[in-house]
Amino acid sequence: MEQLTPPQSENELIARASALAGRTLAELAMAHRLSLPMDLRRHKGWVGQLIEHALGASAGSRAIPDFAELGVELKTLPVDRRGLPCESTYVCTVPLEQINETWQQSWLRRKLARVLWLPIQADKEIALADRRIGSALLWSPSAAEEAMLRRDWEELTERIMLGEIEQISARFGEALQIRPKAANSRVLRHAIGADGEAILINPRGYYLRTGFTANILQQYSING
DNA sequence: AGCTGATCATAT
DNA sequence: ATATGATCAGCT
Repeated sequence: MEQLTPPQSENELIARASALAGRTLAELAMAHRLSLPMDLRRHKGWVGQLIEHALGASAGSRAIPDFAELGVELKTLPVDRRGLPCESTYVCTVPLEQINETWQQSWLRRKLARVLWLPIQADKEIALADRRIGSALLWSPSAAEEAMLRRDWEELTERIMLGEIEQISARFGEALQIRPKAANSRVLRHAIGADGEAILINPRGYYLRTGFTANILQQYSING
């Protein structure tokens, strides 16, 4: 079941993703001749890359959507035995220097405009090989969800432009949070300091809180 | 048990 | 270098 060509429509993408429901990661890895790591400690992105391969995503690590022709982003969502997300979801890096973009133009909004969510069992008691893929759902933010994201983004962006990035911890934000996103804490990047001067800090990323993604899954399970 | 800050691998 | 894919692991 090698699938190398990108899906040509959302329906085709959904059909491919739906066909993965209930399958184990070992089955999928074997079908695509990929080796299964012992665990994810040194292979944190392995599940996401396996699914990209299985669905025919073509973006690689370029800064374009996973399914560029469709404008759809793929996100695997690790879930626990209750079906709730175990982890926050990385969205994009946080611009730290002069930010000229509005919410409408923002990288964050564009990234989240259309997302294929694919829940995957992530309970530590289930061996990686035996973890099963759940039911995919194709999502765009509701008006309420977008309003929440926008409030967080605008408040966080304003603080960054005021030179307060060093005071922004992961506790800020209702739907979003800003956390470090780098190879390690020694990686530095220019940002705006308290007096408008250039400072060096660890690169940051925008993440969706687990409560926000849990609500996405819940809405779809209620409404079919 | 959940959250925050830190980290790991690969592609371009 | 910096984007992609995320999960780890210590602290509360």
